[in-house]
Amino acid sequence: MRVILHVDLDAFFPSVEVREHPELKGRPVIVGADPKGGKGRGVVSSASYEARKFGIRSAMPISRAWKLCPDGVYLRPHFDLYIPASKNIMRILRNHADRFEQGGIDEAYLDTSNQVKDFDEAAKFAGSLMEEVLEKEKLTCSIGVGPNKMVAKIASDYRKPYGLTVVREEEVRGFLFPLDVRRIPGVGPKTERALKEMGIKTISDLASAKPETLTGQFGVWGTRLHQLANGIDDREVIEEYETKSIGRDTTFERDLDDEEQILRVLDELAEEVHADVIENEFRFKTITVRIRYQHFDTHTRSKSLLFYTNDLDILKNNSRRLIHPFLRGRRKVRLVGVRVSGLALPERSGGFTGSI
DNA sequence: TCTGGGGTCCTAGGACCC
DNA sequence: TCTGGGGTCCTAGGACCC
Repeated sequence: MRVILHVDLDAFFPSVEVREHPELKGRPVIVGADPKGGKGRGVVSSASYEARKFGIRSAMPISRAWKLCPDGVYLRPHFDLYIPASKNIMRILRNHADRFEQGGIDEAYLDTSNQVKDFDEAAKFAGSLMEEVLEKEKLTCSIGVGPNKMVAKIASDYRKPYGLTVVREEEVRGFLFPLDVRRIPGVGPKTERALKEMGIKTISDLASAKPETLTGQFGVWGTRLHQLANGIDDREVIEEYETKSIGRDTTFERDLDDEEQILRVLDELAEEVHADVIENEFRFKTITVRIRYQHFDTHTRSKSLLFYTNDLDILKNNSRRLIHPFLRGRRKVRLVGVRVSGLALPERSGGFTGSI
């Protein structure tokens, strides 16, 4: 039987800010876009627990957060602080696991099946990890322990902050069934609404739904949903090394209709993507541009080259060419972006590459 | 209320190849 | 007049996650 841990750092960005600026302790700290007195365009990246008391949540428009809590401490993200903190913590966690999988800047899975003999031992182990992270990095995390990744993940979110939740094999259904379907990773607003229309609200409802009905509605995802609701998840904990794509996009402060101005920004984004490509010694094959108009309708256009390259001019010229048809109508543009994919390292690109 | 920026994965049609 | 079956790549869009 497997013993999987999911470690989730508590309100990571605000917690790092408070660690660096202790005078902020106890205050509602909101990391995200500039609220600009309620006129800001971005969203909340992460809110401290004090800020959450005002109803502020991740991904909420920053303008709405401002209305809920005008006296909060609003900060722009400082990745130069978060990335080292994350790396230090991930190193600690990796050292304690047979198998380790980072799931973002602030969370990770550990397979500890070979290190503990049962869930009681796993609970002690998880507790000592929480202490070690707190002692060495002065940050709290919450941990979920379960027989698979999904249960561990839902459990890590069950008691926060600095919470430990252990769900034994025989407790899985009792733990999952009362919860809302939205707690299942992969069920977002769309799936939630579709399920609600089928009369399915809790994981219990989902678990007892006919698999054929779910498959009919959602395809293979429906089959998967039924398994997850019944606590079945065979995914392994595996560290992934491969980057699949590199991109940059930006939302303008004001929607733009000036073609020259938009193309200048597109060039800058291409330069940033290119710098990232060079730094990682990648070559790329596919270029994708993205455009979002004033009212949020979004389009992508992509082009796969006949060769791998790392050439900036090729990237810029293709990006301009791909976006060009979208700028003819003089519609107001909210966002543009550039992304490269089909990445290869030089020695694996088959010796058939573009210039440089 | 009005929606960031970094990504991953999936689907589906069409081209193309054997 | 009726037109396979499998596999892979390309392209566009969409859902979702942190």
